[in-house]
Amino acid sequence: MARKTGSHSDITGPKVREAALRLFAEHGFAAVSMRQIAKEVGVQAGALYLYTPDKQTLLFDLLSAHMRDLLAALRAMEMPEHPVRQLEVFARFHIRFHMARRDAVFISYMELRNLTPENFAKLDAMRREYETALEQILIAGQKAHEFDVDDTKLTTMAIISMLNGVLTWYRPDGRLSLERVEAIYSDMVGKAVRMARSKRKKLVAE
Amino acid sequence: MARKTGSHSDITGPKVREAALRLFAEHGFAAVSMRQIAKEVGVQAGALYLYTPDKQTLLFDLLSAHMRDLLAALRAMEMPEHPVRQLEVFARFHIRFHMARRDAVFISYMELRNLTPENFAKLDAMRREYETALEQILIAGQKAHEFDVDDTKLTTMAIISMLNGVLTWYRPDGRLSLERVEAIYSDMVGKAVRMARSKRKKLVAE
DNA sequence: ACAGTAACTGAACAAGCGTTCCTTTCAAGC
DNA sequence: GCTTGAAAGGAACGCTTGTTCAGTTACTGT
Repeated sequence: MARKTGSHSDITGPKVREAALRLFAEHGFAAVSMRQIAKEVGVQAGALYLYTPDKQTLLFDLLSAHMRDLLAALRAMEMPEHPVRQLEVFARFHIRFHMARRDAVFISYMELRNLTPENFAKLDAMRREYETALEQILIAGQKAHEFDVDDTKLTTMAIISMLNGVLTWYRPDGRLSLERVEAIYSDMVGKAVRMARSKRKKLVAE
Repeated sequence: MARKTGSHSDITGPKVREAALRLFAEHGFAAVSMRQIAKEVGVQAGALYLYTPDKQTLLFDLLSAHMRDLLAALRAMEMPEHPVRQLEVFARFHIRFHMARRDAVFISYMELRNLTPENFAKLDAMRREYETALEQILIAGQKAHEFDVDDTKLTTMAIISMLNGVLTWYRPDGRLSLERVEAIYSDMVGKAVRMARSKRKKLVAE
């Protein structure tokens, strides 16, 4: 039997990507076989090759779609004027967006080594674009004497790793609401980079 | 030909673990075959089973040895009295220790899912012990009105993720020395948790 | 009603997997 | 110098892997 009623490319295609995303996140790219993905979709392994040229491209497509969405969401966000507020908005955005896509984020950090150099380079460029957006906030705050940061690049990385940490431990049914976690984190990030009030007064006086 | 001159269990054993550690970190546990490890060691695949009952146990042994070393080093470290200083010492220790063992750390965060539930539980207990050491510093600082932390558990996780971030981007031949990175990070961590001076004065006055 | 084609099956391919086992080699102890 | 046993070789085991492909089915447009 082939071609079940109501099954189309429009349906199976997304199902393949969803199944692959979930399985890759759960077991790792190398540990998941095409037959496992096919079983999850309800199809034979050979049929998957109607939707991807090979396993590695399937991984790349998942990751690049994720990064594309991330950058689009970032650009669509309206930013306040004040760097201090910008940083808070960014922190909250980062946590919220990534929490809703845990699987994709997980894979993004674990399976980059399974990509060809060219595919890796493409994703890496997108990642850097995202990080640069944060760094620009830090630079602006630095200029406005609001932030006191030793090294904007290093601080950018530090903030992102800290925010990403939420993904590894947060459980929706846990002790804290996501709203509260967002608040605590954006507060901590703010304190970590903000200039001491005494120092700012001194600078402004000059 | 078997048993080359000067090759013994004392030599091959460590070589197996070193090769496995490096390859697992580079390609992932599932993607590395016993034959690859054997080739790296300069031995046939079957010989590996003189040093490990199976592949999964090899992984667990690497990870538990790493955690054992980490906890031992933590206990051996002499801690200053003041929580603010303790936090700085901890941050610096964490960066330094983990930077020297990037491969093991990498695997520790990526390959836990490849362990049996029992083996996972053992490592998880050791990890929690390490995290608790940091949390105790935060609690002590909180009591002494030195720190102003919303939630010690959450903050513990946030600090550790932030520190771990160093491993993903730091390059020894890069722009910054490890000493300087340690300094900046421990400073940022301090600022993120320390109580504002004005607030502390108010509390002490009461 | 019929042709065309998109969607899928199911079998096959060579290659590689973890692991076992018997054999061979060599160093140390007597 | 001979025996013993540790250390390793090398072949073999049954299975799984990613991928291909000829054949089959069910839907669509006419």
